[in-house]
Amino acid sequence: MSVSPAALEAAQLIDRLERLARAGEQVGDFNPAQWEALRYLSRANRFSRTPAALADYLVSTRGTVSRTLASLEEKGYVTRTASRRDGRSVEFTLSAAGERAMARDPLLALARDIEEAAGPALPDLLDGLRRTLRCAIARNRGRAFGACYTCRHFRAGIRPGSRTPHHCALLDEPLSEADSRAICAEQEPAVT
Amino acid sequence: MSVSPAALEAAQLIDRLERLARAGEQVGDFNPAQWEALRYLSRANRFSRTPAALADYLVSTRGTVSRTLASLEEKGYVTRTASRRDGRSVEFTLSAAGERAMARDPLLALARDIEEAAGPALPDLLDGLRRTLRCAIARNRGRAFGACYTCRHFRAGIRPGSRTPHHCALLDEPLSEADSRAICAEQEPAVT
DNA sequence: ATTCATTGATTGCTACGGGCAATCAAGTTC
DNA sequence: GAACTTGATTGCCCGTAGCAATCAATGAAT
Repeated sequence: MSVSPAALEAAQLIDRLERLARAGEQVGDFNPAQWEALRYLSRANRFSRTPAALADYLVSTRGTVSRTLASLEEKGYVTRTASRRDGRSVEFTLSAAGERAMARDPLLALARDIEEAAGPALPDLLDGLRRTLRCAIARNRGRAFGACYTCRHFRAGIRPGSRTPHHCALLDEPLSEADSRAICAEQEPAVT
Repeated sequence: MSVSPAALEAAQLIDRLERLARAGEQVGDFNPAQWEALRYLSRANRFSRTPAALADYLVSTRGTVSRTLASLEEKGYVTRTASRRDGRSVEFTLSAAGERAMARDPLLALARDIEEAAGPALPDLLDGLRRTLRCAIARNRGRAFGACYTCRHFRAGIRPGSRTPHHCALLDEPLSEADSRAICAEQEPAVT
């Protein structure tokens, strides 16, 4: 059960970096949970912008997420539409104000720090973090929320020349280039 | 103001890793803030275990931290002693129960994931994170809370053979080996 | 087709944590 | 000694999170 001092220090550093980033988040109209929701909505594909998916992503509860989204809606940063494929479900999208808010995301400050600090080692750092997240998700039995194109249900280039050249074999839906790079609640990593 | 996609992804990964770690923290007697406090107290040297220092470390307020520590004291995980060097100040220490609780720290799960995922690349990953934290602290104008022996006030091996071979030139206090590796609220990185 | 279980979403309730400001005590400066 | 700073605590208020109950829609089973 023991762990090396180096790994423990790395975990502490991640914890601390996140806290510093979070300290900047109180500014403006948003609290940390609301920033997380905005970030998620800005990256999730159209099948994944529901309260349930967001709750899974945040490892939170639907009730809590429902209130977070209601608050954002009231302030005009997201818009709500009923789902066409499931009468129970609703979908949220960033409004223009929401898109604008993303440019002020406090996480950008952390990203700048990473860029400055890592320099040419950035790809290696990124790789280490990616692998770690994969482990953490596997341990938690959580959904991966990876990019669409890395999914086992992704079929590339089924309709060459079309605006939606790719396809999702799970949902049987056409996918654009942008879709394929968005994160998806249904994503299951392709076996490598 | 713009930032590379790779750096942004790295920031998002850090954010997400921290959230997954935090999701495990609700278990047991502690909430996230209380875990942070316990971690800090387990690592801070004897000059730094005060509410004010902890508030700085957490980028929080003294009022909030005061309540967090009061709660931990009530539950018996920390003990309070009046400071001898400053009549206004109080010092907190982990109780035996607090020490035991650290063995259940949910951050250990993240550390294990890092160890498993990074493997031989761990030193590089650690280095990247360390450098990033340095940048983030510089940007925030926060205190560094680095290890004592990395401080410009640290004087190594002043008393060879003694149990407190080192010395702090700022506080004029003798330091043991263990002291020198603890984090300190007064730490200022030595110029490199 | 009817029933049963599951899933999606919301809301009342309660508790707790966080920030702010005021207060008190103890150092520090001049 | 007066004025200022620093350390800590507490009252107040708000927002958020969790829990559980509720309602609606879907899917599965017989």
